[in-house]
Amino acid sequence: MKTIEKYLINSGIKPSYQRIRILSYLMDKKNHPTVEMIHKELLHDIPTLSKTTVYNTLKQFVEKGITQIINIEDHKTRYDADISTHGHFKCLNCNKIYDFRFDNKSLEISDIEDFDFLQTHLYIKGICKKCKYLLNNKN
Amino acid sequence: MKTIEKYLINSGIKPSYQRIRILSYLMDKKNHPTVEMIHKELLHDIPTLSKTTVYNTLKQFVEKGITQIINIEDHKTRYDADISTHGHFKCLNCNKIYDFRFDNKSLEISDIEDFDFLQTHLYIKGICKKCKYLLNNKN
DNA sequence: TTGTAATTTTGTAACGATTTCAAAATTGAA
DNA sequence: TTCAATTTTGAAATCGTTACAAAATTACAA
Repeated sequence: MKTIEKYLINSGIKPSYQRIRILSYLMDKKNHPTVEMIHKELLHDIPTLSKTTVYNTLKQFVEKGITQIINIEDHKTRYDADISTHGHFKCLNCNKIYDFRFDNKSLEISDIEDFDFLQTHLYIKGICKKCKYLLNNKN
Repeated sequence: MKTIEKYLINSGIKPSYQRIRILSYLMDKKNHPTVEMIHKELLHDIPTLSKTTVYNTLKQFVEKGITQIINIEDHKTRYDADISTHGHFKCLNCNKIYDFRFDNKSLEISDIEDFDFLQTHLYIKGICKKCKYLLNNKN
């Protein structure tokens, strides 16, 4: 049995063909896709794949804790199978989303000392290195 | 002329009645409202107020940099007239959104060293102090 | 292997937040 | 006061997402 099937079973999810393919897509591409992107891409291989299945599957992945939601865009949800604590940078020029690491421990927070933290989401927007270079040299 | 009118003019926005009222609402309540909340509330005083006006106005406020978008919810946009760098905590029990301060300087970030940072959004989700207390004592 | 129940997938319709757009109302300058 | 420019309004359209019931698939007992 493939690793990914074991991973699904260990997470309490029956490894149906669609679920395996959707999780594989997330893990291989690491591109923080929208539902639209996943559906469009997998439709090439699974012509009957319904968008509802993609929604249901991702919802289940999030509930079981093997996928996290990224709300860096204004109106559409993106998904990430990397559930480790890390940040997301969105380039406002090329719209690419980059992963980055940050030290959660060093984060100095005031005002909410006695609160229980369950999830930390850090989103930074700006201009990525590539675009910075391109923009500087296009005169 | 009122301070808020001056503030709008200085930001390049003509201080119409609706704009003044919407900005006042944001500044007075500090409650990170949705469009729905602003519209519903102001409708008491301005019965003709259209939801489109609220949308248009907030879009303009964001473009002119006097309001920031908060994407801590999955599907609806919240707005904040406090444009200083600060974080938002959402209690998963009572759904209240709290402001908190954090030290941007102390944040240790890797992998995106040469990127230009324009906006930093820090969202933490968990259980607030009040709910923690209530949940612990309800047996 | 067959029959049946449970689960999963599918497609359509509905929903809610947001945007588009043109008409109506208001404002500002001549 | 007049006319053009700006702002507001409300209806329709759009887009992402959810609800739901039927169809397909899977699991399992007989």
